[in-house]
Amino acid sequence: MNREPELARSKSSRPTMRDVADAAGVGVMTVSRVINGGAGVRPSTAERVREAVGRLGYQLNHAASTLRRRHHASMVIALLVDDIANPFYAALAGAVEEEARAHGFTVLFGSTKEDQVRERELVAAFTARRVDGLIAVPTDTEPWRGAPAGTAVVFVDRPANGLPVDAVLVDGRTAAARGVAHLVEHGHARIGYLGDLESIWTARQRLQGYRDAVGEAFDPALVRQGLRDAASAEQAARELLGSARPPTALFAANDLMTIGAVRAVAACGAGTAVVGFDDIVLADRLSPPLTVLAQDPVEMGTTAARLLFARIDGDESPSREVVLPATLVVRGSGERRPG
Amino acid sequence: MNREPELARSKSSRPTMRDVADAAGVGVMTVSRVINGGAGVRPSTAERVREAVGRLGYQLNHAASTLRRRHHASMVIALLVDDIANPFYAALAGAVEEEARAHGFTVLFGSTKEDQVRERELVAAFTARRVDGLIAVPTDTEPWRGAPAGTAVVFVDRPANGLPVDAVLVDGRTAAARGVAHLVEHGHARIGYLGDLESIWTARQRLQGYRDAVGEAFDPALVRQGLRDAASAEQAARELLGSARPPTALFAANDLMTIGAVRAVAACGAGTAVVGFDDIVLADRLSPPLTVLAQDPVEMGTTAARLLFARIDGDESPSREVVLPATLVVRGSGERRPG
DNA sequence: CTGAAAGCGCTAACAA
DNA sequence: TTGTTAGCGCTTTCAG
Repeated sequence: MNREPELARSKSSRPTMRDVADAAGVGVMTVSRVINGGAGVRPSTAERVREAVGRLGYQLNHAASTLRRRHHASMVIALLVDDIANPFYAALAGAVEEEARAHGFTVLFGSTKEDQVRERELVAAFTARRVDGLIAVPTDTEPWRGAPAGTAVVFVDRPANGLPVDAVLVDGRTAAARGVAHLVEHGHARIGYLGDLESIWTARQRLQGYRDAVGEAFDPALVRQGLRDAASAEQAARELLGSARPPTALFAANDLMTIGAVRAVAACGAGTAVVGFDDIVLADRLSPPLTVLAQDPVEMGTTAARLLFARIDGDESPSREVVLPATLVVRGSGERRPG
Repeated sequence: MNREPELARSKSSRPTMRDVADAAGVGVMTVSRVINGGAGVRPSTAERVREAVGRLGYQLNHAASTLRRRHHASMVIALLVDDIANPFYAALAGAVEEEARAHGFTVLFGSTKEDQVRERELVAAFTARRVDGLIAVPTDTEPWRGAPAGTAVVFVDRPANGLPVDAVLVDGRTAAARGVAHLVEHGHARIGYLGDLESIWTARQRLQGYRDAVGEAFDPALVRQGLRDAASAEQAARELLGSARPPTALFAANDLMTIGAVRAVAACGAGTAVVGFDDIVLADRLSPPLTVLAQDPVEMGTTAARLLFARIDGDESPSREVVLPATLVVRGSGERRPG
């Protein structure tokens, strides 16, 4: 009959500082000092502690450490995007991660899928975890009113709308107008529009830019909104191209719309011109090569992260808005002429 | 001279349960009960507490809560990939997030960039934060020996190599061999190979598959490895195509290599056949459409997450290895004949 | 240079 | 139904 001696604490829970202290024959404070840099500890003592740490496989409990600390910083930021699986947001996430890493921070992420309930849940989860900062592509400013008080927040891709929050934006209205004007200059009078949910600020901006550029020629029959993926965009484009008076050009307001437009044109709209917002890998190798208004997600992510860390580091200046450019990249699909 | 009364705690630190309890005229335990579902609290009392919570903007400190709980679960998992900005890993991340969300978990992420030091730092950071689980594309099994003891771990895309860890894999050797054989069947005898770092397991597997398929015809002069991005892959492909005895086909071992191959073929290798590993958006609209061996990153992510949550939920069965298929998608570029 | 005591914000186990 | 006491793992404070 084995009495299983001293199995009490070694059983399954991880070693604590107390365990390390006992193993090294010192007090917990000494262990704490060694773990946190070892200043003011005799080298030989520190060595004994480190040996015990290694032997027991001890790892600091960051939550406990944080709890007792002065201005308990969690050294975690969170990133909230529409959908992390979308390459545009993935590129932005990569840039944010790099910047966070440079500051010694870890990154949490979440995808809202443009669902406000989901966004609220995620913000609550992040806040409960006491993230030091939050970079978000907000579905709306509503879920943000007061909610994360005490947490630094920076918006990307969408404006703060009066909230005292920094924002990194692109002037999508001007950019879209430029892209559509480009089509007009190439002789197009009937230009179809494929856009995302009207609830999304960027979608509204881009549609506004489209209207600015087409002016009098605006025809609601050519506008399709509320498209959430490439398949529905393709379907909408096919309908447009198959109508009695089809457009001679298509303006696609984001990557997903562009993919749908390219597919529809290939299937049933030979010769239709296309200009897309954002950019796609190998867009220059399509036939014809794709003309786009390219935003720079890496620049957007880096800028947002820099603003956030400035706030975390104590910047208390009034909230700022940084506007980044979108570039018209002329490749071919937007220079096709009608007929 | 304002004496600034009772500014002590309201100054900047966030309200605690004590504050809420005082405001509602109850004990902290009652607040705790209400926050955690409110079972066993008189509705009228609960209502008063909720009112105070709303008024003070109280938010649970998850770290403190976790610290005191039974099997203190953090309800956080971490995802470690090569590079989150890579659409393949972004898609995988999206799938992992969905699964995590279904289980009420939040997700931390990090990119190793195939750097073992960085990987070790990230694993340490995640472990210190006491994540309940870790899904990783490991650069190597070495940083994982014993390190995250007590944390559930699942590998994706690369094997556990003897470590008692679940793994979700694709048989890249067989798949690559099938793709290269496809080229051989279409008359190619000289097939160039573009591959990533030899240190990466999948890269070695795919090269092995290439060797299996070319057999006697293997020529080291046609093999380029250690390529880390599309630009270097394009450069390598251009060199291959510009050599004295250029290959008539190119096998690209991942998306980045494929992009480089397509560019190089367009620039200086008209007619060269191409088969790529993984898949690219609009690959079917390139000229010629791209023939690929497609893996399913969403399926990989979902499977890995399911395995992880099974472990977190207490599954103690021996570690498993799940092998997912790669599909040959015939579109055109791989069916070009030499010459 | 080192350790003991107190307590961060919260919940488990009890008592009322 | 509610409150009290203890203590999670750690760092602060202060005494040796």
